[in-house]
Amino acid sequence: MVSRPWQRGRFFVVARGDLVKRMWKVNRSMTRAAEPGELPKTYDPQRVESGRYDWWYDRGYFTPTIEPGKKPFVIIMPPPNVTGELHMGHALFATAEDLLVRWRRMQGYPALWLPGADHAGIAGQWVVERQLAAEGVTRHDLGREKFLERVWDFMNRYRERIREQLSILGASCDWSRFKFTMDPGPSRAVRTAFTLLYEKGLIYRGERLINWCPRCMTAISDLEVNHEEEVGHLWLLRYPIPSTGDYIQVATTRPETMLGDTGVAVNPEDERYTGMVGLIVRLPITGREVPIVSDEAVDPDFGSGAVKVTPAHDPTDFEIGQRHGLPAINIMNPDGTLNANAGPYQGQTIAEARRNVVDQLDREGYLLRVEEHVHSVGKCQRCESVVEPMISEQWFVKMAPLAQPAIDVAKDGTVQFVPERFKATYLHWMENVHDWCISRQLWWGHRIPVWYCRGCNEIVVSPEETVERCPACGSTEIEQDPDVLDTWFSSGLWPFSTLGWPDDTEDLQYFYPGSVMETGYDILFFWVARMIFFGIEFMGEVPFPYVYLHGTVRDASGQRMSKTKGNVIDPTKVTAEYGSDALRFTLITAGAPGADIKLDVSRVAANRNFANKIWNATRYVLRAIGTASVVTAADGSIPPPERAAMTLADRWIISRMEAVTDEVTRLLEDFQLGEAGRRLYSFLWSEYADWYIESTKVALKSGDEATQAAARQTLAYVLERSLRLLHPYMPFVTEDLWQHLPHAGESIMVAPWPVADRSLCDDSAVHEFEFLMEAIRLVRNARAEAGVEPALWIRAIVFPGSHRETFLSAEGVFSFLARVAADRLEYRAEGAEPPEKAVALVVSDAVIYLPLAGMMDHEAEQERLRSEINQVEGEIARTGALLANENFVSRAPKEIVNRHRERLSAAEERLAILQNRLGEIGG
RNA sequence: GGGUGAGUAGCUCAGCUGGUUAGAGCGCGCGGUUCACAUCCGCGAGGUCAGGGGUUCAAGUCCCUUCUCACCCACCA
Repeated sequence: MVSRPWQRGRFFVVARGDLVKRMWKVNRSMTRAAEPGELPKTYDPQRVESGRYDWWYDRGYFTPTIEPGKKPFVIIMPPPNVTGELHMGHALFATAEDLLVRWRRMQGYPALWLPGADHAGIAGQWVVERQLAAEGVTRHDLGREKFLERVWDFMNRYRERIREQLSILGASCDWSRFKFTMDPGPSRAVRTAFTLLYEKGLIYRGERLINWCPRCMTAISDLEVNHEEEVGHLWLLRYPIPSTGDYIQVATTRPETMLGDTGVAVNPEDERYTGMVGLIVRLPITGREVPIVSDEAVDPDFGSGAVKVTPAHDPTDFEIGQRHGLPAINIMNPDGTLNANAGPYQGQTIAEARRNVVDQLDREGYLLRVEEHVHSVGKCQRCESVVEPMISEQWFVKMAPLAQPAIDVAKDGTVQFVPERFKATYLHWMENVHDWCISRQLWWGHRIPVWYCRGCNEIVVSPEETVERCPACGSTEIEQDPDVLDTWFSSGLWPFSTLGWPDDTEDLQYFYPGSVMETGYDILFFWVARMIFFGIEFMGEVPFPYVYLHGTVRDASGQRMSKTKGNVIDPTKVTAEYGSDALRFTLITAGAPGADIKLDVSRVAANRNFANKIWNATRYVLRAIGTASVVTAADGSIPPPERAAMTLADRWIISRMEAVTDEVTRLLEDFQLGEAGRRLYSFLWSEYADWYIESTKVALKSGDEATQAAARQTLAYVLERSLRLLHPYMPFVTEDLWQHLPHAGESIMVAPWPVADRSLCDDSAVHEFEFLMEAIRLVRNARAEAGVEPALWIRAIVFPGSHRETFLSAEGVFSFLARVAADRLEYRAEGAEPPEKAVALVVSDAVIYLPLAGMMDHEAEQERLRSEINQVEGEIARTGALLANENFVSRAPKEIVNRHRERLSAAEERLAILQNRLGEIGG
């Protein structure tokens, strides 16, 4: 029994009740090997999909073989957070990446898709804290060690679920290389990276202004703050200047911070204040005396042109303070209440203090007025609490030296973005990036690898997991920094920490750098940017040449899915009803790269129908083959038939097949995943099923054995190739059907990707078959318009014009699809008398007369002809004008001009026929 | 304040390097128990491609501009 790690315990727990039953039932039926040729009547996605994943896994297809000298294809999976259920975002990335990896694997690349899971820092700690809250305890009640045990319990349960859920989607990733960010390997990578950066002076500890979340009680990076516009107030205060008895006006949106003011600043160019610079202001309430300074950062046009300076609680003020040597007075506790520096307001929350300070200022005559004011408020990305800027001692990554090479590689194309516009977004961010605050006052995460020695006050930075004694003085009085690192620090190392770095492993040598980084544009800065600069820094090489960015999955009306809105579409429910294949196909074809996807469940249903279409087409083909055999090539594939025996339809569909093969491959190479999928959809449904299969119903009944054999061979050839092209999109149904076809391969997953054979393309066959389709459409249309009984086989008189050969060779197909009785199809030579009471259909230079006397109205036919004449005349006018234009004829490419010339003469020919006909019937 | 994207049929969206008469799914109307498929088949209605200007022989596609919506970035006290 092969061990399938994600199945331990409750594989079926993820599914809803009804699905559970179905899966069990199906699981039993899967134990019976399917006989070739035996295909159930109806397509049942559950039946097709369950069991198949294990079947692939057990054969080891997900694990690539290292083949030195052969370039691998590598995608490192964006590790899902181990904090919850699979959602549509996961389904989208899993589908896109699986598609790429399956395609490249079929092309013969050793293909590695490395899965993982992320411990999710704050988010991870938060879910467990919420559980604890439900039990009425806090993490502090438990203590660090016990708390971390709880978190690990939770994480271990959920990392299993990630595997279960990805397996439902068919994700062909290599579980043998699965990594968790907190595993020993990646953890050592984190400590090593930290140490190397520290030794290089790129990590420093400093007292800086950071974003503080009073709810999470930790520092967070700029990126973790979301800004929201809010209508607030602007308070205009006046601060007295004792030496002159005058006042200076300042404006603020956060009056309570005046308790921490250490200066007032004005713009040096502002003439209103030139005399005041250097004077001392006595702050209300605290009575502290602070100077007026002049600083460029002040905008003279805002408010009064003078700013209160609170270096401890405002980024700009912090810088002003630095420049002028103003002290920073922190007035806040970690929980967001005010501390002793706030004097009488100690212990109050910010909101309380704000009310009370304003009251006091008003009472004492320092409040001039209050205005409404729209400004943006920073909120914690995680918990939506208002973030307080606060001075604090934290660890930072110095960005400038890391950013520069990361800018260069984007500019010179070493890293390319799909879609390209994200390059500008990336560059703009990278060029303006601030130093990155990486320490977090949390318990869950990678502990900062820094120890403080009590003995000699040395700071010890080490990649070792524990340091027991100070290397400088030997003291054992040594304590590790209590903080942990930003979860994105470990994420940034992911492209190589997953492959064994800092050790120089075989995996690292072979699989780094990766081929494509596929992820959401929402984490371009959080993650992609950091992988790029860390990759360059530690590996000396970018981690991937392409960044493919997908959008956000929204509901059908474009709303972001969220639990509170209740508009979440659960992928497990969708796959249970319509199958993973249908969901995958929908997600990929629903949009363009980088565009948000509005997921409409009716489209999933439509794509389930597509799977059903292929299912039934296969049933048809298998039946057509029956006991007769099709030719199989040495490599196991099904070759096309000998040219001589092919009908027009055979040559047409094979030509189309080769063209589609080229198009799909080209589009995939261009990351146009959706467009490639849509081409396959319309090829299979509209061309193969609607026209080619229908045409073979004639060929297979023909008396000619060679014709029949060619039809069977063509049916099988096109189907088998199409299934291979479609496999990366719909892996389950294509595998299931492929197993029923005659071939020598083990699995479609490892069958070679089709390469178009240009020698099989026959342009004239394509042209003539398209003529035939047009003729058939016209007849069908005329029948419908005239209300002819669908079951009635009618008569047709054909003046074939230049298409005599086509009619003769495809007469059966024409008759069958147009419902023209074979023995009532007559040909007339050019110049012969046309029938009088008949509908005349003109296609190219052929005319098809349908003597529908009794079923049609004479006047209606005249009317129809007139309207058609009208249309053709319009076309002649347009095309004629174009060709009369000297500029067009001389400047447009030759083939375009020729195409219009042909079009014009065709239209003229058609017009003549139509006019002639109208005359004949007395119009 | 800066930037990006979107605005195409009733709805949800395609349309990749500009080149005939702009497509799909769903929905809608008419007709169908054809031996692969009603999870289907045939036929049809429905669009001044947001408005305006420009480049070009040629624009849904490129440029400018206006409007509407969405998102991103930003030290607007």
